[in-house]
Parts: sequence; structure tokens; C-alpha cells
Amino acid sequence: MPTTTADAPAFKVLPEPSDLPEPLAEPAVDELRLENVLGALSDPLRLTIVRKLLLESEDFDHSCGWFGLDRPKSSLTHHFKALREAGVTRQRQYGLERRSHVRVDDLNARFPGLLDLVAAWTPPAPRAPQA
Amino acid sequence: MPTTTADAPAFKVLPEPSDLPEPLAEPAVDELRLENVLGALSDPLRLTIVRKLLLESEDFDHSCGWFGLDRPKSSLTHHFKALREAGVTRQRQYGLERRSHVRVDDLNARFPGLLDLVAAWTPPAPRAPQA
DNA sequence: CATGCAGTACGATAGAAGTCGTACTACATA
DNA sequence: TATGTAGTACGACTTCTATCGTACTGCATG
Repeated sequence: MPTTTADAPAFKVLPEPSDLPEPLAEPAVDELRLENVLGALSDPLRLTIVRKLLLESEDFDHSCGWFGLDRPKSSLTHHFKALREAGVTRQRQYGLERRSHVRVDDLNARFPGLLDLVAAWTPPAPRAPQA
Repeated sequence: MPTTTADAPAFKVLPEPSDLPEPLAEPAVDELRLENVLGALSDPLRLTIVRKLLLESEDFDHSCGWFGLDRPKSSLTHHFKALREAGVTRQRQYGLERRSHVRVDDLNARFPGLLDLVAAWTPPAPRAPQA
């Protein structure tokens, strides 16, 4: 049984220099529930968000705008909150922006392999190519 | 990239002796969608069903009654159908009974590691221990 | 043929979740 | 202070999902 990240795949793990803003309310590692995490990831838009964070993020967190999602702001708030409350992402307030990153260490510790599936995911065919 | 079961963990894989009843309608392997599978597994009752099939099933399929779930029959039909339509389980009609098993090979091929997470899942605390 | 059995189909209901407009807060800066 | 910006809060609406009662099908068997 793996203990923490020894066998985990190599997603970027963000450093936490201790002078960061406090994270917003989120479940602790031992409060993560598989059913909640899977529920949060069962939505294509949220899968897109997490996958993009895993594959394209730099060594810092990203604000909502970075994702380039074509949805009203209030919809995005809804989905980012769902991800954070399920424990998939962590959010911090940086002045105006609320930035997110994936809780890679925590998720690999509790659900090893899960993030690999998300990274390997491909979005559904965008739409029926018109008639 | 693994082709089929080479690196997959050792859940029981049911033999298919070719004189079995036809499976009920289900998505093909290449139609399996991560978001649908995760959605099907984001429910504690369905997680219970799949986990029990993974850990306790014999070399044959199991009818609904085998699970010992304390829910009305029509609720069980609903959940078994959800699992089958997401591609998590396969169901066959054996005379009176409709028996299920997990599509271990298919799921390991498409989403390696996912079933390990289900097998390692523990159900939520049953209920607030009385007042 | 009557009964029992395994399970489905249908339909009603209730709650959860997604979508989004509008109004709002908080900060930066000209 | 006025404007722009990033995002939240609230509320309305709609869609989806879970739950479950009732009625039904199909088979076995006395």
C-alpha cells in the first residue's frame, strides 16, 4: 500500500512558500470522499478545467479567466466551487483574483491513479457537425 | 500504452463460454465515456454494488437479490440500469433472473486503476449513531 | 390454472444540480 | 472619486436524478 506520493505520477506539485493567502474552505485530506470526487469529475466542463490545470498549468495558480471558458461568470463560480468543495482543487484569493490549482498530492495519496485518468481524458465530440 | 489486461490488477474476469444469453444493451468499449462512468460511480449505493461484485463475487454473475440491498425492487432496477448504461456492468437474462457482473477487462483497458479505487472504497459512516 | 417469484415499466413526487441574469463587493488606478 | 476588473451572492428557471408505489410480464411448479 503506497504511503503518499512515492509511486504517484509526475504532475506538477505547487510549492507552498508559507506566505500565501489562506486557502478557501475545503475538505481535509482524510475527509475526501471518493463518491464526491467522482461526482465533481463527472461533468465535462469540470473535467476540462481539471485536465487543463494538470497538463498546462505553470508553477503558479490560475485565475478563472485563464481557462478561456465561454460561459457566464456565475456559471464558472458554480463549477469552481463544486470542484473545491469536493476537494479536487484548492483556491486562494490573490487580491482581485481567486486562483485555483489541483490538490495533486492529496488526491494521489487518497485515490492513486485517478488524476491519470483525468489527464488522459478527451473531451466529447464538440457537436454534431452540421447537417 | 497497454493493450488490454497486461498490467491490469487481478480482479476476477468471468469466462464467456459462448452459450450465454446475449447481454442487454450496453455501450461498446470504445463508447465508454469517463464522465459517464464516474457519474455512475458517484453514488454510494452503486459504489456498494460494484465493490461487492469486485470483491465478493464468484465466477458467475449475480442476480439483484444476491446483494442483499434493503431497497424496493424498482429502485434497484433503476441503479442496475444506470450502471449498465454507463458501461460499468454487463447484464444477462437467465430465465427469471437478470444477472450482473463488472466489465473488468473493458474498464481496465479504458480506465486503468479506476476499479482499484472502487475496491478500496469504504462506505460512509452508516448514520449518526443515535442521539 | 392459481400461486409465487424476479424483475421491469410507468408514473408521481421531491430534491439536487446546471444555467444564467442581475446586482453587488473589493481592489486598482487614472 | 469615477471607472474598470475579478469574482461572488442571490434568485429564477429548468433539467436531471433518486425514490418508491403500483401494476405488469414471464417462468416455474403445485
